[in-house]
Amino acid sequence: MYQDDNIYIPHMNVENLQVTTGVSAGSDDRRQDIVLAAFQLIASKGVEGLRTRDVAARAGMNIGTLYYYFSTKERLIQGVVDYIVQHIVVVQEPVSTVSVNTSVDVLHQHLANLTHKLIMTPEIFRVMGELLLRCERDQAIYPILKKTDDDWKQYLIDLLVEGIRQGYFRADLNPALTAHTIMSFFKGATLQLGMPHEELEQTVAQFERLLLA
Amino acid sequence: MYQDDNIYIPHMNVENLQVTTGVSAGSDDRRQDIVLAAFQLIASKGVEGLRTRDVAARAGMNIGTLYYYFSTKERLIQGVVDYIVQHIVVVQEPVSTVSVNTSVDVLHQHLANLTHKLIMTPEIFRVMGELLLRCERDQAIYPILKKTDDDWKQYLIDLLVEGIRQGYFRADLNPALTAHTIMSFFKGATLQLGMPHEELEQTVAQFERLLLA
Amino acid sequence: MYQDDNIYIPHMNVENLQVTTGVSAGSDDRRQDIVLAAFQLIASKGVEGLRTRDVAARAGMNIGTLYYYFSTKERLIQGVVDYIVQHIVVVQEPVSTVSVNTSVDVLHQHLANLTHKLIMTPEIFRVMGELLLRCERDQAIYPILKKTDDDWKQYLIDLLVEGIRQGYFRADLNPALTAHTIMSFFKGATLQLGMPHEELEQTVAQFERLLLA
Amino acid sequence: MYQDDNIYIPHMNVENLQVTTGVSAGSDDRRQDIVLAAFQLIASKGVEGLRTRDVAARAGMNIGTLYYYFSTKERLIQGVVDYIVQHIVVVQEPVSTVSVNTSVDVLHQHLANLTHKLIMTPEIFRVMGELLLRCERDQAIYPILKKTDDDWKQYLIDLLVEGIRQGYFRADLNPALTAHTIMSFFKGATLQLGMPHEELEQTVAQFERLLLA
DNA sequence: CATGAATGAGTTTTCATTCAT
DNA sequence: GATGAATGAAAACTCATTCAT
Repeated sequence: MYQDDNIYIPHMNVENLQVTTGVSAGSDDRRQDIVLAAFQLIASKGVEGLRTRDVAARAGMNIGTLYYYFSTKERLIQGVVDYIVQHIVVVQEPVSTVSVNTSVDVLHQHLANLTHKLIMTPEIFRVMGELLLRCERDQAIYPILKKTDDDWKQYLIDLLVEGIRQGYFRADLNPALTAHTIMSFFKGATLQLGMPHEELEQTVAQFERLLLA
Repeated sequence: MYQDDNIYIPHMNVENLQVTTGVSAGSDDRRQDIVLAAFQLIASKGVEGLRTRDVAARAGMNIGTLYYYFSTKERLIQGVVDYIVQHIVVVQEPVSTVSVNTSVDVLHQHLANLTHKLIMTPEIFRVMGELLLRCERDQAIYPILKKTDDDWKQYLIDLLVEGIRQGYFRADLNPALTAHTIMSFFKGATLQLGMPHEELEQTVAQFERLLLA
Repeated sequence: MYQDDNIYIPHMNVENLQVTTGVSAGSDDRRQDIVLAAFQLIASKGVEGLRTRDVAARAGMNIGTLYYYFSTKERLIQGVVDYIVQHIVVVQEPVSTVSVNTSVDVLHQHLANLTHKLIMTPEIFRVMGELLLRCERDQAIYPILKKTDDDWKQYLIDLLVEGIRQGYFRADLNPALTAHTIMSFFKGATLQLGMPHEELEQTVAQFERLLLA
Repeated sequence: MYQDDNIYIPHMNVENLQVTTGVSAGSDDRRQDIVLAAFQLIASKGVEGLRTRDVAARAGMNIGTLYYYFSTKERLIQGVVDYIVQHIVVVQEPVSTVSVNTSVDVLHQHLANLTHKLIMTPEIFRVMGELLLRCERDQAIYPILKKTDDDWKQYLIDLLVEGIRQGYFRADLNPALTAHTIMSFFKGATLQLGMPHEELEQTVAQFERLLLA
């Protein structure tokens, strides 16, 4: 009856938001329109200020149509979580020793990407912050964000372990704790008030230096 | 007419929440009851879930009475901001070279205090997170939180400058960037999902080590 | 355009629900599926809780298809009325003196049938109750139910007149009033709360005895 | 918070609808206004057609005020049930042998009262019918109506037992079954279509005669 | 100062119905 | 005939705020 019962939004990457494959593209497009509108509204007004009516209007459709795709506001927010998760998690290649790049380079690139996103599309991080706060009270989105967090953490740990093994990073680094430091830093960076872009970049750069052997 | 028009809540410290000075102590107590109730409700339900009616109920008073003390919900939230600001910012002594403690010790104590608070009273940080997200859209609370942030930053910078001068911290540390790192880290630590207490403490400890010369 | 505009559902009897005559039998089957689904839903949720969407789902078809067969919800309800009327009114043979059974036997059989139905398929009576209440406000179904009622009444009166004439029933019985008593009793029996089956049967039996000369 | 949590409507009798005692009369009046409006709307449009907005309008108040007194539509309907129960159940004196009236007279008076009500205020019975049908699906109102039914049944049984003992009623009458007959009859009488007043009275009169020894 | 009834605009959600494919 | 996405009016309910007592 409702479109949101067993259907997931197909893969969305930052690079190709418009690309959809398969037959039911129209239906998925509609869902995406809604999610994107909701995302933007959360970005500008917070979850607190999210109104289904506004979402429908911004998505250019009737409020009834929105509810045809998402049976409740809760579900819609979950849709936004799915969307965010796809956008914020850069698809990482598994770290391999035969990689052309050293793990230091890979980590650097990862942090640079995050920094760049934080500067260019702070909305994503703002919305992520909203959702992370919300997630303690929302049973539905907690596991999704937890999973994302865990994946991110593991990715960082793998990079750090490899970098330490290779002698690039300080030998006394605990990979898990360092991963935590990085993750907390980026989550909190969104909450820094009036921080200029360059300062953010420099801060990340300095932090990277602290990790080196 | 309303109690919140030109009057500031007197200083509240964690240690002496009941102490009020000056006249109309009862009135201030009432205000404080309300603010505390609002704080707790934000902690558990977010600003999104804050209802003036619930606040009044939790504060053990009539909704009408609440509106006698706070003319609008907005004002009430500002009251919570004031409350938070008092609680999160430990009143720091200016760092002096003749201090008994070295600045390394003072910074350590500062970070240990924050870590302890984060573990014992995570609500404060959660509410702070809510308010920091909100403050970009709320002209009234932005300056307050900005001021607090700036004070905190300056405090950290002073400590770091002194520590570097004394040769305890790495000479290549940029105090401002390091302050940013610390601040972002603590703001983001609230948003870490399922992080055990010891891991948080160890993470802070490792970070401190990275700063040492 | 719509199937319900000028076409009546062909006679449906309890015994041969699937039998349809004439052309477009498949079409009638579809209509019947819908009516049956609607009937069942009214039985369990009342007219108040009847949703066209649920009817379509239960009938195993698309909501659009339902509206192909019944242009409005009103028409659908009328379809249910027709269905009920067929089911509740057992087609009675005209009472004749040359009948093998005495009219006392026929009345007894009639009451026994009703009692049996009331016990085995109370839904029919519940739905009938719903519709009887509704029909005062619904111009479309009133005449149908009134006609059914009038037929039933006349059937009872004929039986009673004959039974009195034959000396089986009390001579002071007014047939019309007695018919009313019987009809009211059965309509109200549905509204009795927590009445055991045997008690219902005994009640009817006692009532029959009261009628005897 | 809501007025409907633990408060019952004070005694209402058909005779003195305006009489209220005690201090919070205004509040109770308001509740009564609402319940009465709801009752009237159910009488004319059925539970199916009941709209909280219409109730508020008819009660001459804001929709918000209605919800101040009744937290949900369900609760409001329960309020109507309470109201109905008070109105339909004539406060019966316990049947005593030393009573001036014989039990035959008392039963006669009871049936006459019911008949009179059915003629003068059929709405009450119509609404009662609505609620009795609803009550199978509504856990909240079932016990209330069941209790009322049980009380009514017991009252009838007591009268019948006494009447039989005194030799007024047929000795072969089973009091419980006879009570059932009476109750079903009156419940069903509401569902009789186009029955003239006199015919109803005569029907009841004839039924009474059937009971006599 | 305190109470709590009252307000009304706003919010989420529902549902009969339509229509292009 | 069948589908299901789309519509929009209307429904139940919420909640910050006011005000007479």
